[in-house]
Amino acid sequence: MATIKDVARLANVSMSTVSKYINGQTVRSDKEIAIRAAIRELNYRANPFARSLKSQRNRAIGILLPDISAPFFGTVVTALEKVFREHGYHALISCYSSNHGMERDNLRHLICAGIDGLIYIPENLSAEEYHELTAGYSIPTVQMDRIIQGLDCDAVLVDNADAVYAATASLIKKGHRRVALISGAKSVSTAKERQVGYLRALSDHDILFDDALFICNDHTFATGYQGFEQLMAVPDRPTAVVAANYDITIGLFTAVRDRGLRIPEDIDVFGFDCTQVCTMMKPPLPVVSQPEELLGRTAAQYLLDRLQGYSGEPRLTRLPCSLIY
Amino acid sequence: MATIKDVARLANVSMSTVSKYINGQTVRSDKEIAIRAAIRELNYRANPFARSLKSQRNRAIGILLPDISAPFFGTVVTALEKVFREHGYHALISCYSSNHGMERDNLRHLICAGIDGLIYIPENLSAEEYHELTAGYSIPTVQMDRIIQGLDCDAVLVDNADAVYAATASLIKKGHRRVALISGAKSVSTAKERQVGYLRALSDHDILFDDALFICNDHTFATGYQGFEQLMAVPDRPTAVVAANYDITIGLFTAVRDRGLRIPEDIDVFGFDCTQVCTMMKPPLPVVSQPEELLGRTAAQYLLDRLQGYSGEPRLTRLPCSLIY
DNA sequence: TTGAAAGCGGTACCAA
DNA sequence: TTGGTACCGCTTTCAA
Repeated sequence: MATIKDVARLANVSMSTVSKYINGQTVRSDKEIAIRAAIRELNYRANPFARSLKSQRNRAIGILLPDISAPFFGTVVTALEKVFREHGYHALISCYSSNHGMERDNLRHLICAGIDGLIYIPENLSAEEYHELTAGYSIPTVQMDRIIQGLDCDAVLVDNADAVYAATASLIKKGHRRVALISGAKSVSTAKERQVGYLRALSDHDILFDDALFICNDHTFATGYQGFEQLMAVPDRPTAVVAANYDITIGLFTAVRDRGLRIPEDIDVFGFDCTQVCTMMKPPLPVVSQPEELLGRTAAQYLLDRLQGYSGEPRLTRLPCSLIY
Repeated sequence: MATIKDVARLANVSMSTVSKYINGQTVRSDKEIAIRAAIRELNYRANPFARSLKSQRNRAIGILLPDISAPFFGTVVTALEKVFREHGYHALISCYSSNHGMERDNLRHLICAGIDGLIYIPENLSAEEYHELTAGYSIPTVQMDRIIQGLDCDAVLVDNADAVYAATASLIKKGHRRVALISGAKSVSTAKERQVGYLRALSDHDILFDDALFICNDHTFATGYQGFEQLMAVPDRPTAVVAANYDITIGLFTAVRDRGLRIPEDIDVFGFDCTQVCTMMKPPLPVVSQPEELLGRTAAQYLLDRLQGYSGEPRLTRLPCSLIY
């Protein structure tokens, strides 16, 4: 592999001159031509390690997330990447599969890969662990979608409680008194917030909470499918069900139809996240739509601000969802 | 940020000794204690750039893929990461969103991030472009799921043609003569292979191909949903439909049910990829199940072989799918 | 504008 | 075992 020294020798100039040319400073035109020729001939590329060693930055952003295959995260990540690319950064995604050990390790590894900043969708790390791992590296971090208690950095969240409140309330207003919720595990803060929204809607409408109508498990098709079957086994069946994420929604309406029931005549359903799916169905399923794009763009902008030296107080932004009927 | 020099000074030993201790060589025990104390006190961490500059490796593997949110890729990536981690490597995922410009850029960026090897799920890059970008870096690469024509490196694929052949044939054997296919775009090689399997099954069973029953579009719910509606508008309707990926399958059976039709009585359906979904339905949908785990493990192993110096001929492996009835 | 030289933070060789 | 030192490849300062 050719080095800057080889280029300098071949072009008959000094290393410094080559370096300047590479980095966009002006160089006398005959030398520029010679350097360009030498670079071409040797197929020279700057060594990224050497460059980063000197500058201590890499123009890389880490994205640390729990689950690579949720469509929600896919959309968010695409939005993030777009903004970063426009500003000359590239994104390195690291997925910890909702596993605590991997969450630690992958954070460590991203740091070793030389990231300049971090977009972090946390799950199980404590603020202490985070600090221990990042201490000394001064890596600006923006938490996204979820937050770690006590971690004092920028965060961009979605208003999950309000969204599910509104979905539940809309079913109640249609006359339903037995409204169920099928949601993700309590350990994930977004799931918990959605549960809170559900409970508040019931209580605001003077409906007693029945825990047989309150199912929480993981964020999968199976949860939605089996959750519905479980609801059908309850003596006083629900007449409407709110789903709390993409896969649960699909599992739910599939189970409804497997039983030969019609939506909304036999059972009313409110979907979550899978807007394209729900709006295409006949009749369309009402659905909570999260602002994935805006979430990504906002978080990216917060991080870019920090990378450019902004040092104000940590910002916390909560974006509203929209309900699509 | 403390450097190795600071540690050496505080521990009253030389830099070399500290370096040796860090890298696992034996050091006299009193010095070891002093070094450990100094590291703790200064909260010292080796600078990844400096280390990589010397060794020219990073213990990082790049995974370059087109679509982060397909469940298929999610499972594959998880399997890859597991193997790499067991061997001391970590994975950096880069998603190019099926965009040619980004495919180039992200490959370049992964190289700049200092990857030692690459798992590559290609889409639109030519062998020339690949060589141009990687020339000089000697980054061992394993192509996965798809291949670039003329790119001579290890590859691990899935036998898509056989899988769809078998799915189509099974429907024909049940008596169907009008069997449709809804698949992804022709530009993606896996989609094309699936189309080939379909066409061959028809011809082997003396069924004339009817291009009204042959729909290809992108790999989305909408393709499955609208594709089915389009099929229902054909004068001589199909009696069975094969789907060619996850989202298409879900779109397809949702559309079937939106029309009030029953599976399999009114229309027969063969799913693809969404094994959990299909097997849970009542009655279960037959489905093509890809060997995601094995695909990931095999590709990872091929890459590790190369990183450990194996230099045999490029290997091409094609893994079979299984049909689940 | 140009070039010499001093680092950036480690690693590894070699002599002690 | 230990420590001095050259070196990895590039950037940047400073003097010419």
